[in-house]
Amino acid sequence: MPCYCDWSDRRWNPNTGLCETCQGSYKDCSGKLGHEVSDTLDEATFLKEYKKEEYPKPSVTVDIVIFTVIDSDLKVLLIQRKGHPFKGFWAIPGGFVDVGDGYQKQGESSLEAANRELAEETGLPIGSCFLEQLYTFAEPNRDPRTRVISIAHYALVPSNLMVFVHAGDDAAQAQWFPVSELNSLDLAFDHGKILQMAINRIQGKIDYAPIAFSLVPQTFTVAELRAVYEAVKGDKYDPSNFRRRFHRMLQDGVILPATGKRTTNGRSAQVYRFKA
Amino acid sequence: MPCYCDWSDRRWNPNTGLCETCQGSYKDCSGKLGHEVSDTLDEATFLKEYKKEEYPKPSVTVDIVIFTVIDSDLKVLLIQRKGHPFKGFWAIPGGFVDVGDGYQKQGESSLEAANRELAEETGLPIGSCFLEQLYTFAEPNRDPRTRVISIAHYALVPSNLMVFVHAGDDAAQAQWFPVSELNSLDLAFDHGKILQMAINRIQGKIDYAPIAFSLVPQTFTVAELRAVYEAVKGDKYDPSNFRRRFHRMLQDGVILPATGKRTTNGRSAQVYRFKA
DNA sequence: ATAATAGTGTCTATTAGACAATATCCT
DNA sequence: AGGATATTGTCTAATAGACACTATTAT
Repeated sequence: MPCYCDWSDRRWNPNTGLCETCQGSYKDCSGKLGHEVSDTLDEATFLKEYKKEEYPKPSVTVDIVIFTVIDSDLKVLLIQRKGHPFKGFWAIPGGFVDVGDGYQKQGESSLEAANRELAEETGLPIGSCFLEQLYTFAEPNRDPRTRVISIAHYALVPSNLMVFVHAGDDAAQAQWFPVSELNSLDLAFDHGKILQMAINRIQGKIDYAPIAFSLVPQTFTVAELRAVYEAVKGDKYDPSNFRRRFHRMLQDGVILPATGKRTTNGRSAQVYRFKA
Repeated sequence: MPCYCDWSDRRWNPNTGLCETCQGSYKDCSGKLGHEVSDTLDEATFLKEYKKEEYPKPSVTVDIVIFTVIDSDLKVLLIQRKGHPFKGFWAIPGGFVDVGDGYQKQGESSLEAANRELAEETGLPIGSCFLEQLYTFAEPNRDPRTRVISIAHYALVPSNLMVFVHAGDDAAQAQWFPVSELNSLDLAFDHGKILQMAINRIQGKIDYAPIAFSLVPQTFTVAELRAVYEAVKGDKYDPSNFRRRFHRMLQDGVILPATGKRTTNGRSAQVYRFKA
């Protein structure tokens, strides 16, 4: 039986040759355009005899730019390198992608690797933060030791989870830096470029995607959300105009009123929550 | 002398340890935060004795979704696979990234690889088309043979260069498909996902970035540019409202009037060109 | 003359920026 | 009472969608 899934949703299982969602065989799919349908035995033989090519391969890592907002200030988590090269320089946390044996066992996806690394670095459980791929940095000589390709990601830690994050626990190994102070920092490898791209990305994306909600607690006030926008954009927003945008999101059902109020210095404020 | 470049622009040459733009040494940079400055000899020894780790590595390829607009229709270039797996299926063109020996010689960047592949596939000289990284697909088991990580790109071929593109030359090896017909096609690997993401990307990006100019000839009329927008978005634009947007770009200096007029069926139209 | 396309103008609704005014809370 | 913040409202400018209208060219 062929796969009837939408063309962009088909997901072939390489061991069975079946689509993972509908269990249709990819071999039954071909022929619509009159081309040759491959012989099953042929392909099985081919895969068995597939020669592990001898070409050099790169190491592949995931790097993560971890953002949070502390005291209305956008910050990133950096790690001081203990070893060479760039010993003593500050670096974005990262790690290798597990590729299994590279053949029968193919290991984890890059997103899984990034999730693992993010959890290790922050101490937060997997899935508690927004995490997304940013860009892949694949210039030669990024690392003097060997060819390393880095799939860079960025993560957003909500401010209320910060109390659980163990950054700075073990004597300045990891530390939060305000993005405004990054220019006075010596960054390892091409991590300056990666950081700049990550900052540009969230500054652009906050205008059309609901990423700000990943930086505030589950419930938040208008002013708290505005503080996140101001921290990310590095600019001031008119409170009343921002409220109007907020109110539109409320009308559109993007935001829902929550029970309770919050008071800081002046009048107490209504609390809201992000829907789904 | 330390490097005085902007933090996000620093580019360390791994052989010399110098910043490529200002020739400042990265070793003179450290210490601003009071951390240990690494001994030069120490690091040289370290790099020499650096052990080539034995962990399995993935193969890394670049894939390119090549777009063009033919007869007001958005099309992508696909290749029919000759060998297993997915023999006879249609696939996005791609190739391996040259990583040199992986150590002293680290080969080419992924963008260089993509440029090379794009030139091979279209027959156009390098640099004649817009080319940008899209997303890196790194799920395990994407390829049943071995762990392959694909750095996907997308390219935009201007319609006037289409006459030089040798797609379909050698008996349906390569062929342009309208994006509206992709759902009736059997696509290899996860190339359906890649295509869908590429389409989403250009549909979103055309609203805030000048990518449409990469799909028209150097000089174009308002209607020609509108046809590109309509092809990409798959929707109709009101000619007079589109003209207003066009006029604003003219006022902002994004577009400049060019000499000459172009006539098709009715009144002849003014010709413009994109600035830089 | 007519069909077809290029180009202009108008009305309305939505949205953003600037800013005044009122409401509520804490000390 | 007074400082601070929340909340509402108003005026203006920019932009987009719908649509009527005029201009120019080929046949």
